[in-house]
Amino acid sequence: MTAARTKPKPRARFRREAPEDRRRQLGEAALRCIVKHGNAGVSVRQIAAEAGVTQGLITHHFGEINELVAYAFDIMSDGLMESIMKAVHDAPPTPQARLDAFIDASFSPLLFDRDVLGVWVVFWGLILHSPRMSASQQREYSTYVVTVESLISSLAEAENFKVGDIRLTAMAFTALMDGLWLAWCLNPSAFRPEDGVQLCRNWIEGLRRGAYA
Amino acid sequence: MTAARTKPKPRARFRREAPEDRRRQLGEAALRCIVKHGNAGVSVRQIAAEAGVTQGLITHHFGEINELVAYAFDIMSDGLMESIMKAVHDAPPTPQARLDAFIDASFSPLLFDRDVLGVWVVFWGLILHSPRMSASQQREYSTYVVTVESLISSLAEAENFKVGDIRLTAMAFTALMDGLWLAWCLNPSAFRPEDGVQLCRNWIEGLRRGAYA
DNA sequence: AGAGATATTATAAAGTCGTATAATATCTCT
DNA sequence: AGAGATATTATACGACTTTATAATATCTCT
Repeated sequence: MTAARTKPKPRARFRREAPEDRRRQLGEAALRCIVKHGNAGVSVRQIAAEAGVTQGLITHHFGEINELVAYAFDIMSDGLMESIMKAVHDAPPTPQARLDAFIDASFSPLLFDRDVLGVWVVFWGLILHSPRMSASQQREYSTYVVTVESLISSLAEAENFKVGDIRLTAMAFTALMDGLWLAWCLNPSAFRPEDGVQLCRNWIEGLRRGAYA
Repeated sequence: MTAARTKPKPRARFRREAPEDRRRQLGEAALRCIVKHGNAGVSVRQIAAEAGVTQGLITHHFGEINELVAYAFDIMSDGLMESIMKAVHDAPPTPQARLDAFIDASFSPLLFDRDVLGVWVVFWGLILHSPRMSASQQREYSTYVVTVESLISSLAEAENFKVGDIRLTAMAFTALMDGLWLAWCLNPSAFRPEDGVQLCRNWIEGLRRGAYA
C-alpha cells in the first residue's frame, strides 16, 4: 500500500476558553439559530456550527441540549429585562414619566421585533413541556410583574386613584402588552407600534378613571 | 433455496375512505400529536401512527407535511371560533349579555386550557416562518377581531358611550384576552380563570368611562 | 521548561426525519 | 360480475438527529 488508507484528518486549531465564556458563546449562538430557523434551529449541530465549534463541546458544557436552551432563555430574558429597566431608570423620576418610559421601551424596535417573538415562541413551547424551562419562566414572569406593580402603584399614589388588587391589575397590563406584541409580530400590518403605545395609555386612563377599583 | 429468503410481509387490511374524511382524520391526529409532544409531535411518522395508517397516506393526501399542519390549524381555529360563537348566539340578545357570554366562553375550560395553548404555540412558531401558515392566521385573526368589534360597538351604541377607533380598540381587547390566556397557561397558579374574567370586565368598564374615546 | 488538567476535536453508532416509488387491495360503476 | 380508478400499503434512500467515546491540543502552574 503506497498511500495511507486512513487519512487522519489534521486536527483543527482552537482556542481554549474559560467555561463561563464558552457557555455564553454557545448560548448566544443558540439564540441566533432559533431566530433563523425557529424550533428547527434547536439542534446540537446547527448551534455548534453557528458558534464555530464541534458538537461535542455542547455535551461537554451542558450535558444535554435542553440545558443549553434553558441557559439561552436566561440570557435572553435577562437582557430584555435589563434594557427595559435601563429605560425606566433613565427617565425623569416621576411615576408618570417612568411608566411612559416603560411602555415606550416595550414598543421600541429592540423589543417589538418579530425575531424576538420568534425566540419567545420557541421558549413557550418548551416551557409547556419542560419543568426546567418552566422554572426559569416563572422567575422571569414574577420579576416582570413585580416591576409593573411598582410602576402602577406609584402612579396611583401620586395621582390619588384607587386600584383594587394591584397584583392582578399588573398582570392584566402585562397581558395587554404581551398580547399586542404577539398580534403585531404575527401580523405587522394590523397596527403600528405607536398605536400599541396609545392603547396602553388608554388602559392606564381606564385605571385612572377607577375601572379597576 | 428451501426457505424463502425474502418474507413478503402480508399486507394489512384497510378501509378505503373518502378523501375529505381521511384528510380530517389526519388533521385531527396531527392535533393530538401536537398536544402530546409539542413541536416534536409534528412528524409524518408519528401522525400516521396516531391515525392508524402508513406514512405514504399523508404524502398522498397533502403532498408535504406543512400542508397537513396548515389544514390542522384551520380545523382547530374553526372549531374554537364556532364554540365561542355558539355561546354568544345562545345568550340573551342584549349587547351586555352577548359580550359577557363571549368573555365567559373564552375563559371556560374548553378554551382556557394548557393543551389548547400548546397547539397554538406550535402554530405561532410556524406562522412566523411560513407564508402559507401566515395566510391562515391572518384570516382567523381578522374574523376574530371583527367579531369583537361588533360586540363592542353594539354595547357602545346601547349604552351611549364613545369609542375612538373601534378596530384598534377591538384589537386591544383581543390582545388582553390572549395575553391572559398565555400567562395563565404558562403559569396556572398566577391567577384563577374567574380573575381573568373580572379583568376583562374591568377593561370594559374603562371603555364605558371613556378611556378609549 | 515540563507536567498535569481539561477544553476541544474527531469519529462512530443507532435512530428519526421527509419524500419518492411501485405494488396492491378496495371500492364504484356499468 | 368484471374492469377501471385510486386510496393505501410497503419499502427504500439520503440527510439529519442525539449521544457516547477516545485521542489530543491548549493552557496554567510550578
